[in-house]
Amino acid sequence: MKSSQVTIKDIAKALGVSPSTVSRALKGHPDISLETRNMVNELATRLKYEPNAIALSLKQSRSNSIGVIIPEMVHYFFSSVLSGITDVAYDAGFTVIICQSNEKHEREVANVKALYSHRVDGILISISKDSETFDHLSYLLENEVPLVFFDRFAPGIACDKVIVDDFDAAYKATKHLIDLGRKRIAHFCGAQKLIIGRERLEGYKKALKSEGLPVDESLIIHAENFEMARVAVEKLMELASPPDGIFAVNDLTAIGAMLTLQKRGIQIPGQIAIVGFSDGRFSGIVEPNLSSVDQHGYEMGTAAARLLIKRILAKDPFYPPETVILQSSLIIRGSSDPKF
Amino acid sequence: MKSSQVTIKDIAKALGVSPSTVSRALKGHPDISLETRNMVNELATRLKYEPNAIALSLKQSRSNSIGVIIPEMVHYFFSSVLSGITDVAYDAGFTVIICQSNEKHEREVANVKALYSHRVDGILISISKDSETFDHLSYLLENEVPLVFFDRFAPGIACDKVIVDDFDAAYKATKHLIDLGRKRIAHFCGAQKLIIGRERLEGYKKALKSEGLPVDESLIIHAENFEMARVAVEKLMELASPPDGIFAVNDLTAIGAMLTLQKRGIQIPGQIAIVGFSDGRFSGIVEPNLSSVDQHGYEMGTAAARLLIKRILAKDPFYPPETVILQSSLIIRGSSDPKF
DNA sequence: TTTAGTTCCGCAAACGTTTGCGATTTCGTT
DNA sequence: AACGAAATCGCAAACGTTTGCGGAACTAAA
Repeated sequence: MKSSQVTIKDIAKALGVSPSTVSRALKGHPDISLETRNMVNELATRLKYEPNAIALSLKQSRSNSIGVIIPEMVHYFFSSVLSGITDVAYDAGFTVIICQSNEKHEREVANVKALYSHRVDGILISISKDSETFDHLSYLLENEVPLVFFDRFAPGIACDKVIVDDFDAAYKATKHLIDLGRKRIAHFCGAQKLIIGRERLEGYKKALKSEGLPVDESLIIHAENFEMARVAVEKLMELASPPDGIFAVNDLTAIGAMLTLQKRGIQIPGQIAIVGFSDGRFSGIVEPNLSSVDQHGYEMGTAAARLLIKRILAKDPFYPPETVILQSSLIIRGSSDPKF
Repeated sequence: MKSSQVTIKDIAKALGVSPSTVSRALKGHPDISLETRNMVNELATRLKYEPNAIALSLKQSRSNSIGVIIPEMVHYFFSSVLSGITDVAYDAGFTVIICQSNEKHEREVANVKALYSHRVDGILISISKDSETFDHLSYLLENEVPLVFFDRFAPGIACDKVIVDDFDAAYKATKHLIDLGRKRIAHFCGAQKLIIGRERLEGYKKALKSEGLPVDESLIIHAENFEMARVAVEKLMELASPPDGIFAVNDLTAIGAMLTLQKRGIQIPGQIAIVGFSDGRFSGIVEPNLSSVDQHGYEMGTAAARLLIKRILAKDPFYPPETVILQSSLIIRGSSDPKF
């Protein structure tokens, strides 16, 4: 970094006016004569003057930047969210400081400290998996820095959040299978200590019940990745009456199931229909294409950023917390419906 | 943001000492007596004092933050790079400001301005596809802000860069197929206006030539996505003597080819062996698993960040630009070698 | 010619921190 | 008792901006 970047003082000195005049001229303050205003502007562009955002931040106690804490960016969903966040932040003139907690609570705490130190105007966070205490977040609230959760939120912390309705999404997926005439629908579920795991399971059950189908516990198997899916499929196919439909907690699991079934010579969707839950862009690379729930990560990012910026810009930022629930949409493809 | 966050002055006032003393006490300066040092530290933790990084930045003309400009984060490769960057930045005590150019030159320029305004200590950039003028980058160099390119770089701008040896990677992939005894190897190539497209094609040709195989233009087809792969396969299979191996410019293309071939009943790798070029984590979800080139995105991120931080921290930061060329590695799986 | 009103600009303080230098106190030596 | 050194600490300036207030110069009305 060059020791002397061009500053307002430099311009002032060169023109024989005061820094205040330059500052005002630069932002078109009416107190400054057209003549000097032009002088200043011309020299500023000639010198390629760029305002020092740091000094500005210090002066106004507003940094025009927001912080984001994300568990891992190397996931299609999270990177979509990030993309949405940066896009609306950019449009609103905010810069984005991004931290990665790598799913570690300790690092999440450090991230919060760093962002607070940089006096960001607000923070967007999706909490890490192993976070169980939330003092670092209450600290933020006590110090009145606006906080917005996206996707994963901390219980007991009252602030804005945007989440997806996992329950409803699971319901819709299961209902879709039922509408296709399937009677014995299995669910490959996720870890039950996570909210999303529980919600999706409940949505599945709700659909069965409301359509008058029995909930058969032998059709509910914990399987949340490619390998577990293989095992689960083997187990299912040994049943006296195997399933005619599978709703999997994520796409990778669904694809694992699909490939294993196909290897056994089972027709999809003819004998077994399959619906996944979107983690990314996998759906198009299997045959038949995978029906799946689209979680709208990008929209989650834009919604969260908008919530945050709205509160930052509010004259009175202490209105009650808002929650926006994103509706995920079921994308029907060939793995469940032969028409596609 | 609370109007009054606790500051060094507050502590000073409360303790009846000067701000200078508090500042020195906080960082263990020997001029301060143990007694006051303890007093200060105790009160600081009790008040949960956090230093104001903004004020610090202004004072020392160093922000301890670095900027990143990336075309699109929603790609496995780029998000891996980002992940590598943030990890080493975190360890070095730097915060990371991330901007997304969305492949638009105009936005890239705006990003550079914003980062410069925030007086980041250095910038990491992978230029957008439609960037053809680079004044914004020379501007940075003129103002002595350290710049490091990763993956995509601007010709004529002399600064550090880390790139992957696409030529060598393509060579290795093709050579692998030849070593397996394949004689007619097709290449599904990318757009030739991009450097990576050309490099990979050349690497392919080089391998053929050095092994004494002819370069058959009818085996080189422009196909860089799932759909184009299907078409390309049809075309290839109508040839008098169809290929016995395919090297594809990316994984999605390779998988597209694979599925189309399998639908035709062709054995993989028995009749046709396939190697892709890694975009992500697709390799494990096809059967047989896809051989592919791993581009080490995370390592690219760490390397680039290290290069930048090294220059930022250097007493004399004007040593000649360095280029690190990352070796990508060929991961052999079942789609090319039946032993896997 | 005085008065009042405009127009244009500069002074100075402030944001929170660091740091060279000088001032004051304390102590140990003679 | 007196002196020098060591131990502690405060003053003030500085980083680059913004902004309320006041001041000077000028114009126009009486």
